[in-house]
Amino acid sequence: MIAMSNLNERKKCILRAVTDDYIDTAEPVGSRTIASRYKLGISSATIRNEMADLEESGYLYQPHTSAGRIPSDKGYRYYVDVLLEKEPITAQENTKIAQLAKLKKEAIEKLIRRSTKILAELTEYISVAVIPKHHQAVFKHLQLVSLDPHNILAIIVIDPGIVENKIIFTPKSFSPNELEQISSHLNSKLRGIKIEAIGSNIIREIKDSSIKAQGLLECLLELLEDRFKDPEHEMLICDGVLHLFEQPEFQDLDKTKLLLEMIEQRQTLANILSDLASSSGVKVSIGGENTKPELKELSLVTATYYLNGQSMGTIGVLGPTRMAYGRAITLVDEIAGVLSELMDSF
Amino acid sequence: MIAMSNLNERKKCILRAVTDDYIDTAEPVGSRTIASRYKLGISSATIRNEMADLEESGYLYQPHTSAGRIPSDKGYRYYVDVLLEKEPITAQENTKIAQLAKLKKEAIEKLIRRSTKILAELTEYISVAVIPKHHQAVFKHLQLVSLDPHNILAIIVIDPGIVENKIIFTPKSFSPNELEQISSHLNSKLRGIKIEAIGSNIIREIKDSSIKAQGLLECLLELLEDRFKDPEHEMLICDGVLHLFEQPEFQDLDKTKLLLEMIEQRQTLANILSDLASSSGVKVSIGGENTKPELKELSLVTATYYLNGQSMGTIGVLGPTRMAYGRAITLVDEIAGVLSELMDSF
DNA sequence: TTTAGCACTCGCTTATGATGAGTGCTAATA
DNA sequence: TATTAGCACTCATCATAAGCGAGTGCTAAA
Repeated sequence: MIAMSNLNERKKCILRAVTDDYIDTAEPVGSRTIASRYKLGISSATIRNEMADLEESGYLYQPHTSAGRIPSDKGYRYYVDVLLEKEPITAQENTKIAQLAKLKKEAIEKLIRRSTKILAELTEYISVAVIPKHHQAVFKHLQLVSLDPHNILAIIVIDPGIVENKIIFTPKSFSPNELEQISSHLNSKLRGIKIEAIGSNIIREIKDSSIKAQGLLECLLELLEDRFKDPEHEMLICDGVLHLFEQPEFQDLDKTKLLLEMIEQRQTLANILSDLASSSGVKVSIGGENTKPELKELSLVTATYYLNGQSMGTIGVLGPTRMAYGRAITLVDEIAGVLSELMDSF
Repeated sequence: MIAMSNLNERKKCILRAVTDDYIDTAEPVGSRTIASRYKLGISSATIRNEMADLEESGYLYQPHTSAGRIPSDKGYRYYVDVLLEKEPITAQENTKIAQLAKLKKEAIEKLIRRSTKILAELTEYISVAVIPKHHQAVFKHLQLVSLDPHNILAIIVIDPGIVENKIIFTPKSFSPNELEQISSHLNSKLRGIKIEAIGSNIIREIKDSSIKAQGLLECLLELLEDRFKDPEHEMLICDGVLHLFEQPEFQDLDKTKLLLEMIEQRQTLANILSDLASSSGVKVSIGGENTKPELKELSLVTATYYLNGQSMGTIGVLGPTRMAYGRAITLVDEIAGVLSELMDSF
């Protein structure tokens, strides 16, 4: 996976120039443009020759004869691995990110939502994040609140700041006192137990106890299962989809529709991001490097965020392969870092 | 506002035929098409004459000479008010709606989300709903859960099934017992009080009491205010935005982008829907009848849903003026009804 | 090894003409 | 008098063709 630096210095400069320019303009880049816009001290003819070489070795390609060059996936890869210099975060960006840090603590989900939103605003790409069902989720607290004689509101708190609630209908009515009893009983039985481990044995044990909570128990378990055992239920958060339409590569509605469908459908992206949650640092997948065909013309820049040192999920941006990788990488990295810090204090 | 039935029977038939056909095909409708596709027993020439009359009186227009006719807003209005016959709900639609009714009770917000989703699926238009800040919201229950020594999870239950939660950081740590005391004290003070009415006098009263809860109180009030006093915070729910792209009128990206921005921005739509919450029955706003310029080329079909007989919010669909009004009206009406029923049992 | 010069390629834009769906008007018809 | 057949006319749409220009590859000179 180590990128070979088998390009001489001049070729590197040209590849960088072509890529920078193409990222900027979205137009195929010609030799004259390079010669005039970037002061490389060589003529367009020389650049032409070098570009022909770069095309031969697969870093560039022409959309058609007599057009300028465009970086290939391989070209972008080289650009990202070898040519890219770190872009510092601007003051403006920092203020925006500081908004995130300044926020009063929220439940984790909201925190991630905000991060995703800010990331989308800063990069102007689609920003995505996933909160994986994490196997170390631990039951923390159950609260039953009587809404009226036949409806009970159940609130379940899972260890790292996740709250779920559901209204449960019961034919039999429970007094506040009974509810108190039931919930404190369940709390004592379940507190600290991993959600995954809440199985039939514990349930039976609870059922066998003196507490009469017909129906209630089943509903509560259903709630837990819905949220935590169903592998489908990885939560994908997504923001800035509209930015798509600002990119010239998505003017073609028919292709874009497929992409939008994938986003709306959520599952595909959720899986991809979850798979990335184990790796560390910023990861960049460029175009065809993605295995999913829907992403063959897109790039994904992601980073993992952590809770108390444990990998918790993935956050990143999704954009055209012609992506401002420098900015994207810097910002994704930064946001993931800030997010991790914020969550560490839970 | 009573539509004048000042059209003879034949003109009505033709207007209906043109409208039906245009809704179906999205193509301007010519006299020959009407003559052959709808058995009206008159020749295309006669239809041509009648259509010229209908154009003169503003029910139809031609996008350009030598094109077929398209219903104007006035034409659609007449169609909806006079010509439209009720469309029954199909068995298939009923099954889908039944899914909604069959669902285990959820907190109100989720219930509305699901309704919106189903409405979007059935109509294939954008479906929107609003949960207005309702002034009769009543404080029901507060629960404080200690997450760790310095973080407390506050859960606030508002009367009709709304749950809010927030994590509060406290420099001082509270024991579970203290939390229990604080929350039961607050509960006894606040239960049954309208959120609106929770003002400085009650706060002072609580503060003066023996309970030491520095910082906590302020955070809790902030939470309440965020959600219920801020007029900006009407919640707009939206589904099926992708259906937009299936309609030929939204192939033009530049125009559509404006619409998408309005939807993403939420506020405009939320206001419009809130304003509609007071009226009863199904309401149809066609194209230029909408005051907001963003909606001049769209139609909105809405109905109010109720909680215990009290108007609670608005749900409806947003689509091109060339909308299948019959289906849309029937479905919006039905969904709003089912939703109201489901909430009545809270 | 670099570069100036030049013929060549090919996508993009604009102009032109053919096509056909649909109209309005007129005159014949029931 | 109301309807309809017939016909000239309009105009968006589509395909074809011409011209433009950005950009190339190759050759020969520096």
